[in-house]
Amino acid sequence: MLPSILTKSTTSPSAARLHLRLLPASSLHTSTPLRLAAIGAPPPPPPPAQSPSFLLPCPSPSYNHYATTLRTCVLSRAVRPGRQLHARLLVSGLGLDPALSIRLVDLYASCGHVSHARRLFDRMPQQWNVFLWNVLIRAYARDGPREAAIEMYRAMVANGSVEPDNFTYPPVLKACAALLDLATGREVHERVGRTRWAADVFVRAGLVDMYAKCGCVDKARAVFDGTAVRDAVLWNSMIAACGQNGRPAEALALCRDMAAEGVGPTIATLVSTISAAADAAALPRGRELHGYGWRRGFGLQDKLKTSLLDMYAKSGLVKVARVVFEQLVHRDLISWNSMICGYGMHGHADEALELFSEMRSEAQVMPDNITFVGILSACNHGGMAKEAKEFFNLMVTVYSIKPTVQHYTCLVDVLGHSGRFEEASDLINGMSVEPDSGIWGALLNGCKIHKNVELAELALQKLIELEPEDAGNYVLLSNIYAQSGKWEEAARARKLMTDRGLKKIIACSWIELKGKSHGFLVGDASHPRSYEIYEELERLEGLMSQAGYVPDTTPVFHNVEDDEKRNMVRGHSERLAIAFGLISTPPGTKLLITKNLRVCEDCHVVIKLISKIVQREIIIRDVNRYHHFVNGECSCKDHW
DNA sequence: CTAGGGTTAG
Repeated sequence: MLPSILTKSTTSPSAARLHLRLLPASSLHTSTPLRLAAIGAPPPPPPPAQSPSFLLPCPSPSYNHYATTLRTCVLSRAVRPGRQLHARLLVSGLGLDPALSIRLVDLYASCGHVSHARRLFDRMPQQWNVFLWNVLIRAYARDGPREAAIEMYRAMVANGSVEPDNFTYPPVLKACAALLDLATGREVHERVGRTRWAADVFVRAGLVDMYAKCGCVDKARAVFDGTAVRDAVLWNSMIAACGQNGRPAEALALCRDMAAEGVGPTIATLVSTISAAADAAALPRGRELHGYGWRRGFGLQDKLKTSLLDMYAKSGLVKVARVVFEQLVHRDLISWNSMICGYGMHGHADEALELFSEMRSEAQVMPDNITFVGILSACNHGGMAKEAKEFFNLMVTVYSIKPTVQHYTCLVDVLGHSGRFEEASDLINGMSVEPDSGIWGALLNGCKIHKNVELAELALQKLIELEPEDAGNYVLLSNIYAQSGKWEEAARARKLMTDRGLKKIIACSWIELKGKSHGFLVGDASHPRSYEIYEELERLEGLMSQAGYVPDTTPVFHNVEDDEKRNMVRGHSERLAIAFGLISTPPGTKLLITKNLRVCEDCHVVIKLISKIVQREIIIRDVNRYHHFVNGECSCKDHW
C-alpha cells in the first residue's frame, strides 16, 4: 500500500520527468535541462501502467529525477518517501549537492524530524544561507527544544555571514514567548528596531505575542499601537494578549475597533473574544458574538462552538453549555474538559462524573491533567472526599499523570472541608511539589470551617511567607492569636502588616445589565441609584429579620477588624449588586453577579434568604466557583 | 530562491 503522495506524483510534472529518466547519467548536476526538456518535449507518452511510482525500481534515476521528486515530497510534507530518497541518493553514489541537501533539511525540519535536519545542517557549513537558518530556527521554535531556537539565532548572528530577516524573527520571538524569556525577547526587539524589518506585520505580531506571553501587556499594546498597517492576525494577537492577561474588557473593545477599522474578523478573533466575554461574565456581549459568528458562517465550526460552550458555562448557563456540547461534530480534549470543568465549577458533581465516564468509554481522547483538575474540583465542590481520593489514585496509577499542585490543592481542600486534617497534613508533607499559597489557602479554608486554630496558625504563617503582599493573611493571623489570648503575637502580626505598608484587597462585585457593567465596592455610595439600592437593602433586611435572621458576629476567622465589620454588615459589595439588580429588572429575572473575592459566610446566608423572599434565581461567580441560589438553597450545599 | 505570525479547557 503506497501513500497517496506517490500516486499523486505520477499525475503531475510527469512529462519532463519521464523524459529525463531516460537521459544518461552524464546529465548529473546540471540543473537546467528540466525546463528546456519540458518545453521541447513531444506530447507525453502514455504513462506505463505498471510503474507509476518513483519508489519502484528505476534503473538509473537521474539527478533531476531526485530533485523533482524531493520537491514533491517537500510540498506535500511526505517524510517517509523523502527518507527513502535520501537513502537511495547515498547508496547510488550521486551524493548530496547543496540544492538537494537544502531541500532535505527543509523536509526533515518541517515534518518534525529536527534532529535529522540538524545533522545534515551541521555537515554543510559552507551552504548556510538565510533560508537554511530559518528552517531550523522555525522547527525548533515549533517542536522544541525551544532553547535551541534561541541558540541557533544567536549562532546565526555570531556567524555573521547572513543577517536575520523577516522570516527569522517571528519564530525566535515565539520561542522567547514559550520560554517566558523576556530578556532575549527585548534583545530581539532592539535588534529588529535597527533593521528594515521593524515595520513588518509578521515581526510585529511576534513582538505583541512575546510581550503578552511574558505578561507585559502594555509593551504589547505599545507595539500594536505603533503599527501603521494592521492585519487581522495582528489584531488577533492583541485581542488574545488582553484576554490572556486579565483585561477582558479591553479585548472586547479591541474587537469592536477592529470591525470599525474594516478588518474582517477571523475565527481566531471570535474564539479569543468569546473567551474574553466568558472571563468578564459578559453574557449579552457573548450572545451578540455568538450571533455574529453564526452570520459570518463560523457558527458551524467546532472551535467556535467550544469557546461558546465555555462562555455559557462561565456565565452561569450550564444547560445551554451542554446543548452546545451536544451539537459538536467532533469532541476533542478541549471540549470534554470545558464541559467537565463547567460542571465542576457549578458544583454539579454528578454530571461531571457522568460525563467523565462517558469520555472514558466512548471517546478516542485520553483524559489529561486538566480533565482531572475538573473532576477533582467537582468532587471538591460536592464534598466528596472519598471519591476525590479515588480519582486521584486513578489518575496516577492508570493514566500515569503526574499530579500538579492544582490536583493536590483540590484534595487538601476537600479533606479540610470534611475536617480530615491529619490526612490533609500527611498529603502536604508527602507532596512531590513544593506547596504554594493555594495549598495553604485550601487548608486554611478547612480550618475556618472546623475552627482548627493550631493548623490555621501554621497555614497563615506559610501564607505570609509566600504572599507577603496580601494583608488579609496578617489580619486573620492576628485575630487567631487574639482569640487564643496571645496578645503579643497578635500585636506583632498587625505591626508587621503596617510596617510593610499593606492594605487589604478591596472587595468588588459587578453585575451586567443591558450590556453595561455596574461595579460596586464595599460600602459604595457612588452609584447614581445608590439611595434606592440602600432602601431596597433595608426593606430586605426587615423581611429577613421577620424570617428569623440574625447577623453573624463570630469574631474568629473574620477577615476584617471588629469596628470595620459593623459598618460593613449591610454594605458588602455583592449585596449592593444584588439590590441594584432587583430594582432594575422585572420580577423573576435571573441575576448574575461576579465577585473578585470569595463570598463571606454571612452574605451566603443572606443571599439564600433573599432568593427565597423575592423568588429569584441568583448566581454568584466567586473567585473559584459558582453559587446558584434558588428558593433559599445554594447549589454548593454550604460547601465552599 | 524556497517559508512565516494569532485561536478555546486549568
